[in-house]
Parts: sequence; C-alpha cells; structure tokens
Amino acid sequence: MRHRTLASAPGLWASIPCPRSELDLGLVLSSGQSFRWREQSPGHWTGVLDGRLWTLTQTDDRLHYTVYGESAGPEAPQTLRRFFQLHVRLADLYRHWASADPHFREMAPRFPGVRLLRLDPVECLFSFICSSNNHISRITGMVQRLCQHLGPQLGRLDGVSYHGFPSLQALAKAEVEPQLRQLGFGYRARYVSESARTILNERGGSSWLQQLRSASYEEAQQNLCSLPGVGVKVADCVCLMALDKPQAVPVDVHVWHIARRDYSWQPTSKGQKSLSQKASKELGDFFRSLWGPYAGWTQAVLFCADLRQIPKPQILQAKAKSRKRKRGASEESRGPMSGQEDTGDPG
DNA sequence: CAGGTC
DNA sequence: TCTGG
Repeated sequence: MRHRTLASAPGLWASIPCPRSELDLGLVLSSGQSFRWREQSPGHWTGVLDGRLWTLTQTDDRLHYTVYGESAGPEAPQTLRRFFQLHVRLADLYRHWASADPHFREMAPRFPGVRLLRLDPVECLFSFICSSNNHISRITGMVQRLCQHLGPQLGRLDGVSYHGFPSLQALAKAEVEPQLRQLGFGYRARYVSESARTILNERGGSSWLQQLRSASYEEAQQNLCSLPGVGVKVADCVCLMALDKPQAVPVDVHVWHIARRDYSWQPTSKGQKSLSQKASKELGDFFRSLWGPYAGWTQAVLFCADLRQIPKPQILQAKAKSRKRKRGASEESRGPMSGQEDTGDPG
C-alpha cells in the first residue's frame, strides 16, 4: 500500500471542521509532544492513533483524515476531536493569555493553532523517559526504534513499516534492557525496563496510569515520580500531554532560559543557578499565576516561537545574541523542523 | 553539551 | 552518566 494524499485518493478521505486558528497540524505534531508522526508528503502526516494507521492533513477550515486497512468508521471524528482536544477553544485561551501577558501578545499572532495533544499515557510516559538528558532529534530516533523492535506492526506504506507503541508487558520482558542498550538507549534502557515492571508488578498495570487522569495534578505528579527514571520534569510532561493536567509546566533548561530572557524571572532563593526541584516548582507557579489554569498550553505556544527561528525583528535578534553568545552553539539544536530527511527504515 | 535523574 | 553532533 502507498501513503495517501488528499489529491491522490480523494474518495478515501473524510473531514471534520477545524480552522487553522484552532490547529496548526504540522506545528503540533512536530514540536516535541508526540515523536510518532511523519510528514511523508508535504502537509500530510502519517502516524498511529488508537491502534490504527492514519494520515492527516488540513485545509483552511477542515481537518482531513484517512484510515488504512479498514474504513474509518463512525467514531473517527470523535477520536480526532479527543486526540487534538478540539473541545478546548484555543481562540478564547489566546485572548485571555494576550490580555494577561504583553510578551505573549507580541509572539502569539505568528503562532496560531498551537495546542496540546492528548496522548496515550503509556506511550507518553516511556517516550519522555527517553527524553532525559537528550535532544529531540535523538529522542525521535529512539522512540522509533523502540516501536519498531517491540511494538506490533500495524501496516506498511511505501516500504515503511508502522508499529503500535509497545505494551507494558512487552517493555517488561527480561531481554528488553540489553536490547535497548543495543539500540543506543544507554542508561535509559534500565529506566524503561524497570518502570514497566514497577507499573505492572507493583501498581496493577496500565489502569493505574489511566486513573491518574482523574487524580489531582499534585497526586499524579507524585505518583509518576515514584517510577525509576521519572523526575519532576518527565512527570510534568506526562501530566500535561497525557493526564489532563493543563496547568502542568514542565520546567527544563529551555523554559528556564525563556523565563529569564523574556520575563526577567529569577528564583527567589539565591545561588540557584540551575533547576533544583524547589526552583522548578517556583517557576511553574510563576507561570501559572501569570497565565492561569492552562499555563502548560501557553508555554507550548511560546516554545514553538522559540523553537522555530522565525524572522524576528532585528532588535530581538541582537538582544538574544548579546546576552548569551559564548561560542556558536545556538543554531543547531533547533531540531524537529529541519531534520525532516528520511531516517531510513531499518526493518 | 544536549529539553534529567538517581 | 549513555551517546551523538
């Protein structure tokens, strides 16, 4: 079978209403939330959702979708609305954030349609365990290898095989840790293996993760942090992207940088040069008090603005340079947009 | 050093 | 502390 495009097989597509102001498909799927969607032809994103293989694309006011292997089914629109959380009105949120924050007001008009996905908790957790001390391009490769070697194959398009995310059972097997080390996971191999086993043997399985969706943010964060390889940052990512905690602000060095540069923020406790647990909490609280209960969503918008070096006014460029210009290392870690070449399917 | 964790 | 740029 081949990757479909809207032009090549119009009869196999359906669509739901969805203006670009509510969703920038490419930005949302490539900005480091999910590592599982590929832009196989311009504007067409192929990936796995609810155990089936999809290609998505959008026009000005609609989101188009096609499902491979079977007809999409009547529940497809609902699946998409849930995944993209389209019940959350982005336009209202942007208005609110713009009124509360001058910096957002300046940046946001160039980045409409940035929203949070609602990811599967298992997929989200193990993807972000891989994210520790790591960058997006490499995380993407690791997650891809994880799925190719441990996940069920769901289909093959143009010779590219697509897999579902591995189950907890698959991740908990004895041979997994050495296998993942072989695949270049380093010390994260043990985290993946041990966390899967802990959840399966000591917490009662994936329903334990699922349940955290109805728990409070603090409780969910605390529970996640009890897993090996999961600290506050990873826990916050899972809370935000999979567990319905829109107030979670995952604090990493990048956010830290934005906070200081654009908000002149600094931790009250002195001598905190990097992100201690205390300072991270403090920074999260700062953004929550500024942006409100969807602070994690706001951060995603500004993150995209920072990630994609869009033609900034010269003034801002100069500002960015003068404050932190050590060697020449500020351009290459801007990953997901530029790294679009085929990573080649090992098979 | 890189979007941490133990 | 794994590993790649």
